[in-house]
Amino acid sequence: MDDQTRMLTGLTGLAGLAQADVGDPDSVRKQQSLGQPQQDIGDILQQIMAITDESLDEAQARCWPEESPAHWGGSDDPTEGGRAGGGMAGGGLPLNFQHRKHALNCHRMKPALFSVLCEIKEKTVLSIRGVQEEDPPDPQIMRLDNMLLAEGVSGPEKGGGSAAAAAAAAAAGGSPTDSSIEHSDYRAKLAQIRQIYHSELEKYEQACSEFTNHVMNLLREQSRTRPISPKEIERMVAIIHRKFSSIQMQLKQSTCEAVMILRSRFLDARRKRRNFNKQATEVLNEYFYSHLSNPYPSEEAKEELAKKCAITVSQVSNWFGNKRIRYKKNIGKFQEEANLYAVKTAVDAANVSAQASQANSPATPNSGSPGSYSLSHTGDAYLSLRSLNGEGLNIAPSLQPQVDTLHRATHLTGGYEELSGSGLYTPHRLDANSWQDTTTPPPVTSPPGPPGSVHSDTSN
DNA sequence: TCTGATGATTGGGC
DNA sequence: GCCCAATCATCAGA
Repeated sequence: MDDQTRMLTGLTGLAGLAQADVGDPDSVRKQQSLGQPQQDIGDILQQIMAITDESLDEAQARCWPEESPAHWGGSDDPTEGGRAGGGMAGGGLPLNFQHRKHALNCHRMKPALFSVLCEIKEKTVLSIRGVQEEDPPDPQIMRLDNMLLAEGVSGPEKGGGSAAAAAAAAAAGGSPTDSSIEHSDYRAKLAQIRQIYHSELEKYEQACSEFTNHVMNLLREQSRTRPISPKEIERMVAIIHRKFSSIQMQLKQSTCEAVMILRSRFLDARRKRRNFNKQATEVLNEYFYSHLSNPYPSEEAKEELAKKCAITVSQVSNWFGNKRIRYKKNIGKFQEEANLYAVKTAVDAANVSAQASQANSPATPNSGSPGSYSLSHTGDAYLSLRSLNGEGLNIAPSLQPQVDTLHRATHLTGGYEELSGSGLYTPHRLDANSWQDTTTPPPVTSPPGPPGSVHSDTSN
């Protein structure tokens, strides 16, 4: 009530100022001629404050005494009407609420008072709110907007999406056909997300617009009976927009999440893992087992292997890395495989050698350009074969057991099954100082040639 | 569904 | 930058 009293005092003062401040003697005369303006203002304010203080029941009881439930019970307390009537200045106004309202609305002082009330309201409550509500632009929304723009979800359709799809395809490392399928798949899914995003955004905007209009109409309607300034309406609109923008942020957030999931699905190569085809694995294994003493292909060898296997150089590196570790971890398990590839390589080399002999042109293992390798012509197995064929090359002592094994396998037993069954091939005995021996530094740290050089095998 | 195989990734060492 | 070792995640066969 203190506030109300202050407002009342302020209002009367302001109202007085509003009229007297102009210093127009005519207006003062006008006021005087119109009766008692100050008293009028006071009366109106009194009415307003009385209305404000009343509870709904009181208002009903006072305005509709004959209809109020209390009076339905037969009460005819004269104070009811007397109280209401007592509040009426001049005593000439009807007791009926609508009449009072109408009288207030039609009062000649109403517009002036109304604007003053609006002004006070704005200066007190709204100014405080205004300070609190003026937030700086949310950096999170900016981030989300930027991301959606970069991903091609918001803004023009071309751009980030395709780039991301291309990146996904490149990362997948699959065949071109696979890549194009992934690409289109990614784009289709991104387009789907984009469509949902825009559809939802449109819905939100429409809802926001409808709700704003609705509230504005309500406020305009109410502004006839209570002080609502245009600024207040603007502020309310801003609040609504802020609320809706927070919903929009949620939409943007979930869209970003969807895009991230999509990206991770397409960009995460682990999810894209495909076993290499049989031929590629054979090529890699052939190289590995034929260079068992130093299975570290040079960059050039890796490139050639990658080309042969239709995979990337890094995939070749991965494969050799995995192979070395897994071989070393469980040599016994890989023994059969080692035997198989040793024999296979030996047979291949034998065929080449035979062809070379027939053509009266001796095979030259190192006839290739430096840095290149030939699966049949280089490596331990080749040396073994040369030995088996009695060509008497210099063989590293570490390879002798393998050579012997192959010799027996190809010339004495003539079959892989007996070879593997007898356990004659023991790659772990190839070299006491070889990479398999974890107690000694692997040859990669101290090879005869450059680390990983394919020729280190032949020279060894 | 389970399990072994396998390609890829990660973190540390050199 | 390469390698090793551990680990993850997926594939593929039983």
